[in-house]
Amino acid sequence: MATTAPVKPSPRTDKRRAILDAAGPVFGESGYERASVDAIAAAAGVSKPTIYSYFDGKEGLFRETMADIARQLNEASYRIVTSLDLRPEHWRAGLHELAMALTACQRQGCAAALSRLVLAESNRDPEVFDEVRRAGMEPIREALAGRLAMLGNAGHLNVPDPAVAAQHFIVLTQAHLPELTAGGTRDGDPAQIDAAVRQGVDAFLRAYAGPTAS
Amino acid sequence: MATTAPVKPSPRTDKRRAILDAAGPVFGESGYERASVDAIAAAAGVSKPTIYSYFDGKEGLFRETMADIARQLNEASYRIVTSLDLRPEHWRAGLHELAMALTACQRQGCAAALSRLVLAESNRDPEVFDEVRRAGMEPIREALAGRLAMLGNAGHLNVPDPAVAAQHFIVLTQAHLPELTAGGTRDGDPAQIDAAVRQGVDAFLRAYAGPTAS
Amino acid sequence: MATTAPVKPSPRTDKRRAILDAAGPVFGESGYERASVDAIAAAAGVSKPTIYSYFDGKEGLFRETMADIARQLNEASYRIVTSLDLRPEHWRAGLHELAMALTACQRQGCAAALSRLVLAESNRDPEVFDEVRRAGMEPIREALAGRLAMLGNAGHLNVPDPAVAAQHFIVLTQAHLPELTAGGTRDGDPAQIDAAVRQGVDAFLRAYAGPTAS
Amino acid sequence: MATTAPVKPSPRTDKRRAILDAAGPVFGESGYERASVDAIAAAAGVSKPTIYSYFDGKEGLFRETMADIARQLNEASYRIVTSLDLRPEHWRAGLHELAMALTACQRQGCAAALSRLVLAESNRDPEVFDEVRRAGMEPIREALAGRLAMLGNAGHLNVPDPAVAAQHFIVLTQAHLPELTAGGTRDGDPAQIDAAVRQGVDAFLRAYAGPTAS
DNA sequence: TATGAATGAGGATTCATTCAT
DNA sequence: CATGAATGAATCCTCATTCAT
Repeated sequence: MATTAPVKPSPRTDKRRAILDAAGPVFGESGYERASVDAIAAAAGVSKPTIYSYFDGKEGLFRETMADIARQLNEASYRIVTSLDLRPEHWRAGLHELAMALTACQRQGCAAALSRLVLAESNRDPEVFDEVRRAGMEPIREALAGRLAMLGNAGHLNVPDPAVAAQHFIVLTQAHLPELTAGGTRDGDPAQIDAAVRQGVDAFLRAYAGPTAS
Repeated sequence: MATTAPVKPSPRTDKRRAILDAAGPVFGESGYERASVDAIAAAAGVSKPTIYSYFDGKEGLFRETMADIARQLNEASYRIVTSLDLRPEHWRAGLHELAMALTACQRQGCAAALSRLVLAESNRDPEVFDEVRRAGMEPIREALAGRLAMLGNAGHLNVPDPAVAAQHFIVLTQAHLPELTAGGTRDGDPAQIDAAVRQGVDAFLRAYAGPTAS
Repeated sequence: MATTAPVKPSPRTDKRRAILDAAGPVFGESGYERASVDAIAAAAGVSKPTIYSYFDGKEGLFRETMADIARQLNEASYRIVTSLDLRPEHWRAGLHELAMALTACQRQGCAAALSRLVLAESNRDPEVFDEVRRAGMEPIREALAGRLAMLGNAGHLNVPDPAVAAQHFIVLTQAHLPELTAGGTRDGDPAQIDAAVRQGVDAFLRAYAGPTAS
Repeated sequence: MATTAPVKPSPRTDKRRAILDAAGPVFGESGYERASVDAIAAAAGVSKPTIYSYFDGKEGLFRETMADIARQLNEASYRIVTSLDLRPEHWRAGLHELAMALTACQRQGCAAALSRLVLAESNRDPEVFDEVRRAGMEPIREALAGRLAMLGNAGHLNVPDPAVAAQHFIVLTQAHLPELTAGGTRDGDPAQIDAAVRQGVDAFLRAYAGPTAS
């Protein structure tokens, strides 16, 4: 557990980061096929062969770019989920805040385009779909499931299957997101999004905070 | 002289249908960019210029193909929703059946690829996204909202906002669908899907069949 | 020599005329290659195969269209040249009028585009170039040469070679035409054109009305 | 280290020259529309994308090719005009030589096709017409006008408007050129061309070497 | 190592031309 | 006879990818 984390920035790492940071928006704007390696190279301020020396072709660049965005999204989401306030008087408000924060997290930066891009290429390249799901989505759901289980153990919620409950929480709180943001293409009205998220949390609470729960 | 077809099949209509029927799977398999007009022409058994005489370029063909699939999906789904059995002893089982049928409907033919394709191109061509949503998704949700409202009026459900309830029903029953079908690219295990749908309906009922509901 | 001339308009002749009248402007606007048979058919109000039944492909249509325009231009020009007033007190003014009229004639209708089109295709299809020159340009020059010879016989001009003199008259009076009309593409300023024509006639008179001429 | 080339030949400049040199004949032979970029690439010994990297599409290649030919024609013509011998005993013969040389210049290489090509595309692309005229034709006429004015100042010619006289000189000496060379498509009989040029100069001299001129 | 230069492959689109009605 | 429908061929252009510097 020594040097896995923040390696000191070598020039090699810097260029790699610059390319990844440039590729995200370009892929997000144009999609995989329409995004040209030229455009990404120009946006990153490097030349095309440099990209080929860092990544395994366009496909490899795409996969690593998506994985990178997923990882960032995952980190942010993870912090949100694990900081849920479990105390009796706070967990309800905490769930609302969690839902709001998760939604905001999904909508910022290239994260909004992530699912769109990955889904679009899921047929041609199922691996990237699985990997993003495995590295980006499932850990969050697992963490959320754990927190919901804690709320169940505390008698606040009735969660026979925490994984299912977590998924239900996510889809309910994001039920109207595609519609309100045009599939992640536009920003959408914050007020409407807030309201929709709140309705989702309410529905979740009605479904999972049984009459015996406090 | 029978009345099988509401419109008399002209050769013009036939070719058009053949092209649309061929374009759906090709687009679904390859996506918009990778799908070549050549491949669609070959699959339809016509020549490339014929396609250009029937449709307004590749983009026009894509839009009309998506709209066509959405229309078919809409019709089938509409029949399912409107045939919900509202009688006191049947409506619970009816909702389960409805969810199952809707899910099956979403997964058959090119419908599975519809949302993936439309979402993938939503940034480049927002119109197709809106049109498919307007013509294919919203009517179903409206119809479902109407049915849920009837169940509310009958005292079975507690639905202050039927449109929201309908959306919640849909996302809950399809919460695990992307995961189980790899984003619509694979068929998925029917048993797992059935179970997931059932869990979704159960959660919906817990959320919307209040204690006062019978 | 009975029925060579204006045949009574049969429907066949009418359609032929309609096609020729439609083809002229389309060719003139787009050039031979860019002009599509579709556009000509649409402008003529007939269908494409009809054109192929009246003419020998696009090439044949082009040749006959050019020949037709040349014939019209020739007729009008011929009338102008042969109506030159040869009387002692009038011939100088007559030459000016002739030059003006010829220039106006070259600039009206599709005639302005004729030489441009024919010259453009002269390499690919030398026949059309020769034919237009033979049927449209040479007769006029011959007629003009004849008139100049008459003026020579009358002692007004000094024309050892009337054919050369006629050509010199033409090029002098039209010396600035391509420049002023952007190669026949635009109309040009009438005042400038008039002045240029007058300067050309004056130069011609200085060159061919020797000191012995009256 | 010799000074053969004013600019040091970089590989970039070489390829550019090769493409321009190849494009001239191909455009001249086939015209703008029929000339395929493939053919030009093959003639230049480069691949198609290379052309697109050096020029802005087919249109850009055409414009630059025409401008290049015009520049070459202009340079050669300019040298001819400025080397006119103005001495009293030589200027008449000098004008004949100048006319001969200018005519020869117009007929060699791709210059013969230049006006035909540019005129053919003048309607679709007026800019190329104007540019060639501005960069290729007008400077020559201006230089010639200057020389004629000098002859006027020396009392040899009577040139109230040198620009007009220059244009008259050009059109008179080239009056029969289109006819004799089939619009620049064929070489034509040198003897006939010589005779026609001489007749043109003679006519010019009659028109502009007034009785007072020596 | 990083890059400017070059290419082979492939795609959308248009058009002149010909059948079946 | 005139037409709607269909097609084979050919064109422009773009892109991912690889060398020579």
